[in-house]
Amino acid sequence: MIEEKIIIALQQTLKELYAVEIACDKSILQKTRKEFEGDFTIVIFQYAKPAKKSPEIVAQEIGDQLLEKISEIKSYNIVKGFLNLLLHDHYWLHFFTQEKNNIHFGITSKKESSPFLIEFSSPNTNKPLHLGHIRNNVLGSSIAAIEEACGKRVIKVNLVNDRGIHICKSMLAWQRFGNGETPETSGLKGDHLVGKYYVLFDQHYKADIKNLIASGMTEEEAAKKAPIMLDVQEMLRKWEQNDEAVRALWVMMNRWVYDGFEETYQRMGISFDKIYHESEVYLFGKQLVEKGLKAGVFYQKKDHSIWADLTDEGMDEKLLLRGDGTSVYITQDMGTAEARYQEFLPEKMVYVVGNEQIYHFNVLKFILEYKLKLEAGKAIFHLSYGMVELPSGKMKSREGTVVDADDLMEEMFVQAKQSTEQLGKTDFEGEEAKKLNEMIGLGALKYFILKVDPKKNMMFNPEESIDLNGNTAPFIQYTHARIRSLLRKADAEQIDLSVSVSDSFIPEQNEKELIKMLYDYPQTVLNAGENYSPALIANYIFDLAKEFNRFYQESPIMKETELQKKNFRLQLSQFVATVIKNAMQLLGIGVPERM
RNA sequence: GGCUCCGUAGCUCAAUGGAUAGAGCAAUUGCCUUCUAAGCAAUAGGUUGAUGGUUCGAUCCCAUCCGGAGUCACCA
Repeated sequence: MIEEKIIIALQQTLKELYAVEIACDKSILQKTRKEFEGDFTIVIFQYAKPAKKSPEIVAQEIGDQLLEKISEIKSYNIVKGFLNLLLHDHYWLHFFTQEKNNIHFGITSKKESSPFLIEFSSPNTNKPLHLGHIRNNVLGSSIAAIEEACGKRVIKVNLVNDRGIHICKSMLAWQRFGNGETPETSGLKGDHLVGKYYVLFDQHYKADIKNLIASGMTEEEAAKKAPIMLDVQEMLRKWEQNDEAVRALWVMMNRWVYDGFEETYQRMGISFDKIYHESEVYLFGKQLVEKGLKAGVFYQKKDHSIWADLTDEGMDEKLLLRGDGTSVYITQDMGTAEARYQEFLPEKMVYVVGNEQIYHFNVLKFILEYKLKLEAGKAIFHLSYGMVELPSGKMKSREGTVVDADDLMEEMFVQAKQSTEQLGKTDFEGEEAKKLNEMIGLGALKYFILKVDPKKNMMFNPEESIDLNGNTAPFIQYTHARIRSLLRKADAEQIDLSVSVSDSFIPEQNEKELIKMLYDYPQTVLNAGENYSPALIANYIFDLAKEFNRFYQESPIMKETELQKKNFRLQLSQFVATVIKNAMQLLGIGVPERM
């Protein structure tokens, strides 16, 4: 790689000329900004002081040395303390010729042996998915694809939170107020039906509290003693004791939810290698807690509840098991982490979970790693992402202030459909039109989410529809479709795109710019992998598509009369299309042949 | 209140400590008899929340303040 070559030569030169030693850090060599002439830039200021010369003189001395040592460098120029290196055109052409037909360009073929576990989605089975879940799913799925492209042996895992007090709430409300309603009789999608009863429970719970307060109870007391809350706690105990009736109800209602989720996942294009159900693994967590209690790292209160004291580490006392022996959130997380570690012996276990749970994961990791001294604790990495906020604030399922996932996907489809029709693209019909609009609508939605840095909270305004113009998936999809259209025409003319351009060929500035951007793609994928950030790829593709569109506008391609130029431009377009397709695939977004 | 994260154009977002802080949307203006106008080009829009500090150089690192979010649950 030319970058390494330059860095090594720079190290040598600095040592020879000024006895300065520098680390081999990629950041010392950067891409030259577009407004200056050159390909790579070395910032000289930092070397001027030890060299005891002005930056300009140091830059010149280094430039002369590099020019001599590296044959690929054609010339250099100095602007203030910036040394800009310009490579020979044939260096870029050589790269182009080498890689242009590589349909896996940017995706490594070697695979690491140790598995890389990534858990995402992990829904509760008491309510349907909303926009926050979409961000989780789309991020998790994309990061999995990116890590795979970087050579990791990725295993995608989903842990369905199918047990716990929250499910019992839906169950109890249905039992009491449902009149035997089912997805079939109501026409509601299963997860939506169950979600309806979750909301209904909350309404009755609030009413109970209100009544108790009216009879003279404090709010805190009323929250604990509300009859419906006591009933649902009883139901959870029965569940853990394998009560037949409760279990039967639970199985039935979970089935409804799974069927509903399956539909949603399908539409989102999300899949998993392995699905765990909390109900199957939570008992293992209880064992770990018992073990820790025996070992003396946890302690028991007189109501029999079991705790971990983390106050020395700046955290709180943490409940691990309730007095009645039922498990809490962290109990099952401890169990699943350890079970999963034993099953796969992964180098890393990544959890894609919202940033509201940072504290929870700190506690979980600490307890496993330092209290129980388990390897699983070390492997845990909480990949926390920001919340999706509405103009009215946070989304809350119980209060109905959520953007429903199914509704939003359907809206995006309809919006794409309207847009397609408005633009007068009438040659699409039936299944093909449906497929295209789905690709555009869902693509726009996914891209809207993925182009934002995962760590940051993001804003979604339901009043304003998600754009289909500008920095969006349809813009990129359109660029791809335009290129494919060109290539169909070239094919019809029987133009052979496998021939290489001659050594004497001189690309124009905008063509060279495109080649350089294509050259950056593999490094972009690696960066995205290291930073767990699909946003880096999203922004890269946008820049590439934008640059191509400029080229498309400025330079004739099929109409170019000079044959070699025409052929080269077609090949360049083809290469761009390949990278767009590959990169969009890493985001889980399809690109059409025409649109 | 303790801890954590975030404040960049009217709005939504970019910018591994580097050159004149960039895109998109919205606004204004050009370009379809010309390879797909879901496009291209142009204009306008900024004291990067504030004040100090470190540095040759700070949107980025440190400190203090202001504003916002999250968390500190026998919810998950």
